Amino acid sequence: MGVTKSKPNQKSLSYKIRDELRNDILSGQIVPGTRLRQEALAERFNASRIPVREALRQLEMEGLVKTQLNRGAVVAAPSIDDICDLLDIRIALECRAAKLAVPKMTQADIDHLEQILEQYHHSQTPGEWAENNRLFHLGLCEPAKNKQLTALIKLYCMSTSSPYANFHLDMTNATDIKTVNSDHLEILNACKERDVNRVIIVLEQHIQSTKDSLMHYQTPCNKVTQ
Amino acid sequence: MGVTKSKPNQKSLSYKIRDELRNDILSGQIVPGTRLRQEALAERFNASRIPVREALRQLEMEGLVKTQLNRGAVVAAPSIDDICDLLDIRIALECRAAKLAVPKMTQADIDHLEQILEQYHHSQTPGEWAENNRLFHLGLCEPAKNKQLTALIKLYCMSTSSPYANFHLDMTNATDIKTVNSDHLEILNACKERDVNRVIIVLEQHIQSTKDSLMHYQTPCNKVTQ
DNA sequence: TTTATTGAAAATGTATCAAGGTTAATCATA
DNA sequence: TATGATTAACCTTGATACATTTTCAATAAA
Repeated sequence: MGVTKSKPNQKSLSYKIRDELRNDILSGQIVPGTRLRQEALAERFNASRIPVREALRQLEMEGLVKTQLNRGAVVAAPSIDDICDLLDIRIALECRAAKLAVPKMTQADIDHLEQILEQYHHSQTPGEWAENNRLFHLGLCEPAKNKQLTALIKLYCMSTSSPYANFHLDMTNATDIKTVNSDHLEILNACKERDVNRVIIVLEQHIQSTKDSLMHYQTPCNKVTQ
Repeated sequence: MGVTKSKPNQKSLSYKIRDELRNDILSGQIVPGTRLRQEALAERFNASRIPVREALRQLEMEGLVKTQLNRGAVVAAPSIDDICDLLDIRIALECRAAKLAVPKMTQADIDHLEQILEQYHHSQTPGEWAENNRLFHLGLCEPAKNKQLTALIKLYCMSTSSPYANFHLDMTNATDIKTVNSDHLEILNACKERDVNRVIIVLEQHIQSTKDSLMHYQTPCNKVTQ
């Protein structure tokens, strides 16, 4: 009778530390270049150094943290070129996912996307904008039902559209919200018509335009923090 | 006067353990499903459990190891569907990389690819075949000069064309070496002519054909090795 | 045969220690 | 004042020992 598996989705300490740290990095609360000292983190999370070190290794694999031997971990400070490279990865992953997803989309998937665009329309803060943008791109790719692909897209969506990625520059200028919105609308319409090719073309141009904007901002803002 | 930075490219113990373990997993020396006990690994590498645990976390992020709370780490046992999902990721990444790479290819890059095909032609063992296959796909993508993209491709090339991925089935049957060779030749010729579209089309079909072969082998071999 | 019980094995995490390498501050020198 | 060497504090890396908890497998009971 006793429920033996009472806590199936329990998480290891290193996951909790990793997730909280990732959130702090992406939200900009811990700025790029910041040193991440094991002792300090251990104290903050009321943990020993072992789970802290595991969390740092995981964040290193995600690219959010850089480590050097005997010099420890530092929040990664991606250059504009690095962000552009990440955006190319996003183009690769999201276009493939969309290609697989569009034919599989249910009415519920379409409705979901429509709802996100509605929320996007009413967004006020950059935070809301970024979150709804992320949700739209995810909603577009998730019907492909490729979990590993979705996980990668989730990671790269976050790290390219968060305050973390826009540390050097004023992203509100770099991206025109109106254009983004009309792009999303065009993608959604193409989804409704099951026009895979148009979805892909617009999606690629959509992300490419962010790359182009970044390139323009490359010259003026070359100040490296730290 | 002394050279202060005498060892710039020295590696942490966890990296060495990770790399050696990864090699063992991909080469099939440690088969999927095998439990990876911390103590045993620590003993094998003459290390303590700390770097072992870090190595396992890194391999977990790469997808080669699965962990469950209080149950430890196990070599991942990807299903055929999982491998197909990985191959879709490869199509995404490699086609994008090729699109960026072809216009940037130097004569040296072309020569390098030609040389790999030559070696491929003379390969005898499945190991040589796999290695040259990997080198060709990497050589095709590297001129894109996107380090993060190349790193991802390297990872997924390895994990989909190694004995690890072909654990359930007899891959020598699933993939026709001759077809692979002619595909590669066609891709190389398209590169020479700077015909990006043809490169992409053939490359996608080339990887897709592996997916198709896998699908055929899905029914007969459903034996899960714990 | 099924269900409990129980004990060994293993994972998770803490605390402490030692041996290096880095970093920064101090001090001496040109 | 600037430059360069020395030193000391700090931090990382790693080892070791220990406690707690969960799994897992073998045994005993219904």
